[in-house]
Amino acid sequence: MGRTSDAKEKLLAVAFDLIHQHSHGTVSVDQICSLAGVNKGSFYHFFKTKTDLVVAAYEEHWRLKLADYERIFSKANPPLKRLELWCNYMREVQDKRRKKYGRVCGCPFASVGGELATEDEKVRVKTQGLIDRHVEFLEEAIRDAQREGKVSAGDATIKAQLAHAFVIGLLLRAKIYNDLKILRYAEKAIFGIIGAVR
Amino acid sequence: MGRTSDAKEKLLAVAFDLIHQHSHGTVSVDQICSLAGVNKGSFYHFFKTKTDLVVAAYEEHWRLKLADYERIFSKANPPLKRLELWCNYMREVQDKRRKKYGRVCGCPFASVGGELATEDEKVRVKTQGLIDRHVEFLEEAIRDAQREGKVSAGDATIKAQLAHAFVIGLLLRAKIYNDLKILRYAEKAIFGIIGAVR
DNA sequence: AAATTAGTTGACTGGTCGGTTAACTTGACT
DNA sequence: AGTCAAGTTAACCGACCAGTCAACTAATTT
Repeated sequence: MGRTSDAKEKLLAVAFDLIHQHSHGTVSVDQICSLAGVNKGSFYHFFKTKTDLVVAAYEEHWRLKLADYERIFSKANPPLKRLELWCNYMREVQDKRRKKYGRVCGCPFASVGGELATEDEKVRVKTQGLIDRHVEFLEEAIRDAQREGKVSAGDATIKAQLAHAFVIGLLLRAKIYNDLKILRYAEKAIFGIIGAVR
Repeated sequence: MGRTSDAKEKLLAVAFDLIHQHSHGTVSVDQICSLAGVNKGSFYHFFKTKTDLVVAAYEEHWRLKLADYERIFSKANPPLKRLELWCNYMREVQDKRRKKYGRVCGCPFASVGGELATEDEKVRVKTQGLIDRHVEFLEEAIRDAQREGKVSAGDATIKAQLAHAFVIGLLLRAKIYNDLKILRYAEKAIFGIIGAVR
């Protein structure tokens, strides 16, 4: 009942885009509203606070990416192949975004998490949860690789966390240097971190 | 001539502390001034803009840390030992800061760089330069290790960049999770990345 | 067609932002 | 002792911030 609207979806998409491209601190609710073509009153009809919008926008972004992850990390692919596909996917996504935004913007989750981890507990917890879901895909691949003898023994959870930390470090470096070249070495270095023996 | 003052030094120290603990976007010039016990007019007597203060504060912080780096990366230490000392140093520094600030705050350079890379070119360039100076120490250690056959052949510059990216990724993860445990694995993973053969 | 519900509008609030100004004080040097 | 550069003080600025509100409109249910 009542009238329907796509304002909420527009706000989620614009918020993600603007904050990823700039930063949480430099993007205002007014900017988000005006780019989304939505009045401020409507914004606060859908979201209690700016934080609520941010949390929802990043959750929604992950939801949209999930299908890609399920395809890449499908059990149909050999485990080390999944990691290779993931590295290629990451580079493609970054390259697309570089063209869209005019510069390298790094990992959206890690960016907002790093900016607000000490300031906004809701955002920190959400970022942590989203990273956990990323890491689970890596962990499964590593565990499967170990079963095949393609990765050395050792705690697969830790290996996955280290591999993921490495990637967000690479993406942060790429953002600061505004240069994606370093990503070329991601795959080989990840194999070094997890102890791949191929 | 004219009167002397330690206001500038106080502002540099307070700015670094506050921004590292919180973020650039959530720390105001007013806050920095009041914690430093300096009037706003004096602030703008010493610094043209907030950006200038930030750049100067991070340069000063690196200047203060330089002696530690020169000791750790001294040619007197075997090259792989330098990396081990560096990892221990990093954990000690992080542990001290966790006690001082009440939480894990990660790498100050990467934090401010990641927050402002897309927004403030002066800060981006400064962060990049400071990271370069870090990486140079790693690169020399890796090159020396290669000469001794302790690290596999391959571009030492790239290896150093990858190792450093890994560490800022670890520190970002530690910040988001507010947990330093992951740093326990830094050394071994770095050796995996650079191809140490000890 | 009336009632209900969902969404819209845009003006408004109080506070904070980075930055400015001009008068004033201090201390090192001649 | 007097000069003047260097540093201090606090009031002040317009812009912008996140968030509020009450009147309004439109679709759906009954």
